[in-house]
Amino acid sequence: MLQLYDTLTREKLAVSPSEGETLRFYCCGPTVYGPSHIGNFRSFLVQDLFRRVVELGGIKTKHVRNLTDVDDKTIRRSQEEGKSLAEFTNFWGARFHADCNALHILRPHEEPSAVKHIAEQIALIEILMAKEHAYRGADGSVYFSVSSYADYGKLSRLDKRELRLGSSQTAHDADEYEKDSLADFALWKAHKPEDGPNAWDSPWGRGRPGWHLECSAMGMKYLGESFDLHSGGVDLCFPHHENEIAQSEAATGVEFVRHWFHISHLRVEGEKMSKSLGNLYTLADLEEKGWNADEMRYTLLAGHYRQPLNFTFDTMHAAQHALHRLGDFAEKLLQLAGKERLPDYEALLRKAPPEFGVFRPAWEALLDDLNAPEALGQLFKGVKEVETKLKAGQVRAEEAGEILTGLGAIVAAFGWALPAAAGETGGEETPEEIRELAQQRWEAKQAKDWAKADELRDALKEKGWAVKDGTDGYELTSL
RNA sequence: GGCGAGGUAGCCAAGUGGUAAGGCCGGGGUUUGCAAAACCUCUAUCGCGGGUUCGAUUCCCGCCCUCGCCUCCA
Repeated sequence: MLQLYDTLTREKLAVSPSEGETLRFYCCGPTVYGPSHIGNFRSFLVQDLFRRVVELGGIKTKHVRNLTDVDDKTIRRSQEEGKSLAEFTNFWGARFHADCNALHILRPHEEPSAVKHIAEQIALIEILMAKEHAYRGADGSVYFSVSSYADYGKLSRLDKRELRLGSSQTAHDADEYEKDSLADFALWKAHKPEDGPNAWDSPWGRGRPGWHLECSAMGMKYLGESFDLHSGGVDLCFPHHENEIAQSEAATGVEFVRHWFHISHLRVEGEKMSKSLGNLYTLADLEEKGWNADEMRYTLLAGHYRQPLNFTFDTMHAAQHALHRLGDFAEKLLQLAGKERLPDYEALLRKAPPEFGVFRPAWEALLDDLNAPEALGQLFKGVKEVETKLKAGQVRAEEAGEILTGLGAIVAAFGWALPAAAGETGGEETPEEIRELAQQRWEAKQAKDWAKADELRDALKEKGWAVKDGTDGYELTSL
C-alpha cells in the first residue's frame, strides 16, 4: 500500500479509501488564463503518477480536478482581449486539455468549472453566514472571519499573530478597512466596475465568488463533506488550502480532508522560473525545441516530488537516452516473447496489482512516498540484471513475458509510451526526394556496395538529413 | 523577523550509523562495412568547523550559502 507524506501531520500515512472501495481525491487545477508551463505540469504529472500508483495498487479512484475560470486574472485578460469570459476561458481550457492529452495525463473523473458552480458556492456562504463564520464588509463583499475558526493556520503552521505581521504584505490598500481583520478573506466579492459584465446575483448583491471557495464547494459536491486526499503545489498551502479547510470545516463541522499532498516547485537551469528570465516554458515551447511528451514526463517525474527539482536541458537529454534504452530493452524482450507490445494501463488495471517480478524494488520505491528517483534507479538495476542474462542467452520466452509484465507495469506507472526501437522507415513529412535517396542507399547497402551507400549518405547529409541504420531498417532524421 | 526545505561526482538525483543507487556526459572495450544504436567497463568520501560514537555523508551544536511560503503563484 502506498505510504504518502501528509503536510498536516508531517508523517507518511497509508493511502486508502476511508469509505467503500474508492479513494476520493481532489487536485487544484489550473486557472485558465494562458498556457500552462512546465512548473504547472510538474504538479499535474506528479498527481498523475500518484493516481496511477494507487490504481495499479488495486484501489479504485474518484479524481476531481477543477478549472478556475473566474478570478482577477481571467476577468482582466478576457477584457484586454475583448472576449467574453466564457469564450476566453474555454479557449485556454481546451488548450490545457490538449496539453494534458499530449502528456498522457489521465483525465479526472470530474472536472468542475467554478462559473458553473456559483449556486453551490452561494449555498456554502449561506451556511457560513448562518453560523456566523462570515460577515458582510463595508464594501458589500462577504468575508470569512478567521478569528471564528480556532484551528486556522494548522496546515501551514502560521499563527494569527504572524499572519498579521507578515513582512511581505504591503497592507495599505483600501481593502484593509473593509475587513474586520487582515487575515480574513473574501468568500463573495462585490461587483466592481472593472469586472465588467462578470457578476452573478446573490443574497448579498451582484458579485462573484472568492477564489478559495470554489474548491471547497466543488470538492464537497463531488466527493462528499469529508474526503480522502487533496493535492496541489506547495504554494497553495497558504493561504489557499488553509482557507479551504477553514471555510469547509466551519460549515460542516467535520474534517474536510484526511490527507494533504503538496508538490514542490520547479527551478529551471538552477534559476527560479520567471517571465523576465524567459524560462516559463510551455509544452509548445519544448515541442518546438524538439522534445516530446515522454521526455518531459521522464524529466519532470525524475526528482522526488517533495524536493525542488532543477529542470535542465541536460536532464531532458538524459531522459531521451534513458527512454531509448528502455525502448530497446523492451524490444529485445518482445521479440523473445513473441509479443507486439507492452501491456497497456487498462489491461494492467484489470488484474491489479500486477506481478512486478525483477522490478518489484522499483514498485516498492514508488509505494514509499512516490520515491520516483529511487524507483528509476531500481528500474535500471533490473534492466541491467536482465541484460546480463539476456546476453548469456538465459532468458526463455515465457520468462521474457513475465519480465515484460513487470516492466510494463512500471512504465505504466510513469505513464510513458516507450519509443519503438529503430527500424522505422522515414516519417510522412519526409520529402519524396529524400526518401528516394534513402531507399537507394539502403538497397546499395543490402547489395554491400559500400562506396555507393556512403556516397548516398553524404548526399543526404548535404540536403540536411541524417540516416541511421537499425537491424532491419533505417531511420531518417532532419538535421 | 516567523515557518519550512536544501547544500552528495562535469550535469541531474536517491540513500544509509559501518567507508555512497541510478540516469546523462566523458574515457576504455565488445559488436557493426563505416556511422549510429545497443552491450560491458572506469570516474565522488557526501558545504565548512566542532562534538557524540569503536565508527558519521547519515545524530547533535555552530557557521557559510541557496531556495520556498508569510493574502489570491502549480
